[in-house]
Amino acid sequence: MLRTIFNRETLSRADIARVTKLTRATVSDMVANLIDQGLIAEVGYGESLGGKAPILLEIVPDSRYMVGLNLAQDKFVGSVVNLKGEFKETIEVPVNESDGKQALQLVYSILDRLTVHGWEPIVGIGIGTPGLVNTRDGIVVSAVNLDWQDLPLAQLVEQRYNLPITVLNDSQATAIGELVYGGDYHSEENLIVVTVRYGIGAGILIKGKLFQGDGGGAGEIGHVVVQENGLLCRCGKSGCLETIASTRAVLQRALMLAPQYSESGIATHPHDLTLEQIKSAYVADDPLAVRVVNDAASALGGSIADLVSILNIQKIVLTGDMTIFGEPWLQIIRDTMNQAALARIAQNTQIEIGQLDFRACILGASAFMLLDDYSLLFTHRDD
Amino acid sequence: MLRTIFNRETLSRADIARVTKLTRATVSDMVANLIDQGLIAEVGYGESLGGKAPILLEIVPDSRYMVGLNLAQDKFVGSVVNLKGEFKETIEVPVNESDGKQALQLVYSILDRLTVHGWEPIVGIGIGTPGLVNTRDGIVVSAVNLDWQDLPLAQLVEQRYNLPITVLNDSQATAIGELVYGGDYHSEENLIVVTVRYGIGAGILIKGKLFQGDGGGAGEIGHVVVQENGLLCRCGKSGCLETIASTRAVLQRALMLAPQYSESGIATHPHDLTLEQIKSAYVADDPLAVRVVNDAASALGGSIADLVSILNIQKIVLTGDMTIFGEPWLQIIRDTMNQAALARIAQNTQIEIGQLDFRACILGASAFMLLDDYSLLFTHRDD
DNA sequence: TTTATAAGTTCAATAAACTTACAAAGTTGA
DNA sequence: TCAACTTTGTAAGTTTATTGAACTTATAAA
Repeated sequence: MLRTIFNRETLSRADIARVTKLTRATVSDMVANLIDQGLIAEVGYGESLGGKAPILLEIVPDSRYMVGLNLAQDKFVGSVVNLKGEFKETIEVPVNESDGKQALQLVYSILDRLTVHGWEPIVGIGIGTPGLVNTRDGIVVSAVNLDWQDLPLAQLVEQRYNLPITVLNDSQATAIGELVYGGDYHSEENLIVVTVRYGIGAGILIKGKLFQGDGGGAGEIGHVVVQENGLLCRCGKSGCLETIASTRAVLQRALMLAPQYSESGIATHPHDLTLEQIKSAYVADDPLAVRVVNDAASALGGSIADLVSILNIQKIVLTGDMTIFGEPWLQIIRDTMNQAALARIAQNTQIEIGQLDFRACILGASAFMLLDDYSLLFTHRDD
Repeated sequence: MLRTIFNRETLSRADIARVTKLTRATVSDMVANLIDQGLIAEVGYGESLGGKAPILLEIVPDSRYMVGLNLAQDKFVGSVVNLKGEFKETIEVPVNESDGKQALQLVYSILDRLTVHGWEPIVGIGIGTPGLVNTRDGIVVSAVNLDWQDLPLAQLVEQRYNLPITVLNDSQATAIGELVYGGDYHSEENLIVVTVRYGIGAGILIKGKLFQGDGGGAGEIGHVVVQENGLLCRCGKSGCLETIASTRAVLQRALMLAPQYSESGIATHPHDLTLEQIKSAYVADDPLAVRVVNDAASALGGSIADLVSILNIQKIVLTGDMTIFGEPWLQIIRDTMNQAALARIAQNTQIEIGQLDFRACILGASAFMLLDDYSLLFTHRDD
């Protein structure tokens, strides 16, 4: 019900009744309630269709706030967002090598600053972290980069801020962000969002809800083996998708292969190579850059073919650093996918690049709790 | 609610209340209703736990019947089954090459005979067929073997028998059968059932329900490419899982490779080679048989690793002809899966062989409609 | 104007759950 | 052996969300 209003910007009571298949009477009742709660408001009249003009309703964006955190490889970003996904305040902190305790302190310091500026009411805090997460119990089972093992993150943060806490894998959070605030994906659909950054992960959304599998690890496609005798991966195996298609892999392989391509402009400054440099070289048709990036794309395309074959989900969204390679990269992914998957299934599958960038993770982490439990918007916790 | 009773053989009203978290009063009410309908019955007393002895309840197996059909490669099998999945009558018809019309006639002839013997009331007919199926509309989109294209099977059969009809992909039906009538899988769990016969397919069950994807083709893992430059598959691509791991592939490869293994006993009768012969040779450590079967197992293990990585579902059940290779075959699948998937995910994953054999498909096809719509058991259609 | 119709409200009726209360049947321990 | 307590199951009344039908209000088009 609330979801219907979330998805379509403005609409009337009668519209809601049609969409939800409740009666207009029921809808009137519920809307009255939501207006009482300040969550939605009447914002004028729509055009008549041969009868009384409908009263348009809209979410009141700033009636509630949420806090979202993205614990990325190189920096932690935290934001206060409103119900429309607008960023009200953002704090970004660079992360150097640090142990688990320092990382936790950093999280606290960001949250301390975000909760102090009077954004009220805050309905919850959502945290998107790399690694394997047990969302039900709010435990980070294993996040190598952050040096966290079986950390009861939700419990710790809850004690400190006395707010409902959600902990999510970052790729899964990103997927939710794209679903709820991203393109024009109806929220009732199935959707896969593949995030290609330092690592690679997918978020699988089934009937508008995140599917996490039995252990919370659904979508961990970064370590699917795609190459026999491939490069050694940080997970201990060889030839994982991440060793070819991730941001890190592209940088690494560019450096490794550089001697073979002495004419390549990008090979001259090997030690602080950035993705932007490779992008420039790629656009300039530099053979090394073309090879590395295209290899990345076709490996990813193959893995997406697996996803599509297994799940037959027809909408795939790509996000993360690697999307800066844009249309040519995307086209290779599409082509590879089409070759590798059954024609009858591939032909109905669309792959596109997401709009939200790094914001998707923050938005998704903060919005997740609402997908399961809109009641958080109602029961005000008195402090 | 009814599901609770289905899953645990016998239990009391109070048990149901505990499991479903409804009050005992509500349960009493509902149970009275179900007894009225003849669906369940009181069958004696249980042991007291310090109070009044509970009255045990049980499903009345023969209070309803369902018809299930399995349109396999070489034969069509149809059965009348009761609510406990007991087979009351079975008709099996061999299938030689035939066109689509003949295949349909065969389906009718089986159903004619099954509906005539007074199993009453029959609540519906479920059909499991190879190929891509649109279950919602009951249309067989494409079944190459049967020469069916966009056939509105449900509609045709419904007109003839005036009963609710379900059409399902055979692997998906098999999965449901294993979930509902197979091992001790709780019905609320996630489960993947991989069927390895003439073709290979998987049924994905999420929260006790079949997941079909946007196009009904979820679980079509037979045509995931697992080998570069592999054998040509019937789907037009090369190196599909089916070209190595299916029953057909094993037979085909045994014949192909036979010249290399002149000492192999199984190479002497190439043209009517059966799977049983290969099984005997395999057990006798014949090198050709060992190679072909082990190749099949490790290819399948790799694909299962993909499934597990993507979905993180911890219970995998294998069914189909190929399971006759038993424990050694299974062990290779397990080993390959463990090598290819992330340790942290693989270590909690169990792979086992199903118990129901060909019956799973029939049971699943007939039970599917109940998973979505128990109401079929109530509203008696008057004819 | 008149007619038709869409939007939204009011109100009694209903279904599905819950709460409360209690009887029946059993166990346990002084 | 009997009182005290548990557990099971039923009965009666209450709560809650939703429905259906009738009604008000507002607008377009003829």
